[in-house]
Amino acid sequence: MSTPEPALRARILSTATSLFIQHGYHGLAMRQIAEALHVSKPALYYHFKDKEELFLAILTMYLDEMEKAIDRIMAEPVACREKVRDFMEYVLAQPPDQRAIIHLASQEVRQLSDPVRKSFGQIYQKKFIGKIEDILKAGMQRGEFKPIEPAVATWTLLGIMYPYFYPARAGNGNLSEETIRQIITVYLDGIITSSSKNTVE
Amino acid sequence: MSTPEPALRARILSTATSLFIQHGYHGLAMRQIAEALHVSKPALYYHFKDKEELFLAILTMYLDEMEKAIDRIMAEPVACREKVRDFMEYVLAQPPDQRAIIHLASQEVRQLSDPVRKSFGQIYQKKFIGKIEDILKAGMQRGEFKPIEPAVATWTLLGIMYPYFYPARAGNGNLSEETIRQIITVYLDGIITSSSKNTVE
DNA sequence: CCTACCGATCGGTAGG
DNA sequence: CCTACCGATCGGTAGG
Repeated sequence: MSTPEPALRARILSTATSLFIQHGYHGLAMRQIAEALHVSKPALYYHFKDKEELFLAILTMYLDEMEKAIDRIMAEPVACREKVRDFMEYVLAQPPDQRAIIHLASQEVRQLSDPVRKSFGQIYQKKFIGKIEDILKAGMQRGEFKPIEPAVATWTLLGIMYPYFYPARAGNGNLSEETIRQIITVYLDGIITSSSKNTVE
Repeated sequence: MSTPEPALRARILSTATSLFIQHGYHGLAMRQIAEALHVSKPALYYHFKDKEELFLAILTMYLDEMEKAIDRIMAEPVACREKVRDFMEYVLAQPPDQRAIIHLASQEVRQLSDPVRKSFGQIYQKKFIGKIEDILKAGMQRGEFKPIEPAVATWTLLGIMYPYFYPARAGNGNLSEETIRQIITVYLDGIITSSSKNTVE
């Protein structure tokens, strides 16, 4: 009896991801994860030291994927504007649960203990935020983008996609190509029509 | 002894707002609120039926202020583009704790009980989201804004400000006029330079 | 016998 | 990797 199940770790990560997305960090009990998997609570603690470590494993795993995608996009021999487009398309075309992990990472980090939060924050900055900012800064230097504060350029870029990182809002399933195109257009070109622009200021 | 304190209700609301912003709904215990105010926990329950009602009172109070501001902006005899500008300026120029309530309202609503969440969601839609969408739709009809899905126009507008709704990120104190101007510019005109636009597609 | 509260503790549940 | 539990703390309420 008590046969170890190596695949259980992966199943825990997968199920816990969905559940954390639905309920948030404090809104989800370890017991709920155990019940959803039909395993005991101690089975969870066999694979993960505590709730924090399980949560962090989810975020770290996703962050590593994201870093690879960004590095690939940064290496493309195209204009910065195209890199931003590719990045936004990559993120928005992901399945809802994947997008929701970004939401999770940025929202529930507050609930973690101080040292864990700080170390994750640094990795998050290095593997994700910093690289986006680098692309935007390069675009400004090349005259492709307006010369604004790099931090503002970065946070408005991420912010514009934020509503689509939520789990289960109306129309937050898989996004249509047209919707993705429109979101990208707002960031790159703004919502004002070009004809309207000439009539003012 | 046991003198009633009518002002206590307002003090609870004020203190609980800051604490909910810092810790989230489940991250904050009623006891913490009581301790911060140097009153007993039952004193809290005298003024509010339960934690949910207290939380809801905070959100509702803010939502009513927001509705007034939006109605005032909608009534201005100016172009829709100027209304959007005024709305964004109004929101972004608020003190950090006020902005953070929007964050609270959209993030922690999940933690509420089903009936409460549904009824609040309707009010939120009616007093806030729906009115923003109306301004944007009117702008599209007048040819000021690009003809995109109204929901996309609305969520990208709110999304672009989202990073500035967080409590205590670096540089999320009072925003400078220049920063506010840049954020508004990204939404209205996009990040791409006009000169760069002509060189592609 | 009301109000506006307090000290103490309730039944349940959190992480471990 | 299960059953059986723990110290503590949660939201909420008793009597006075």
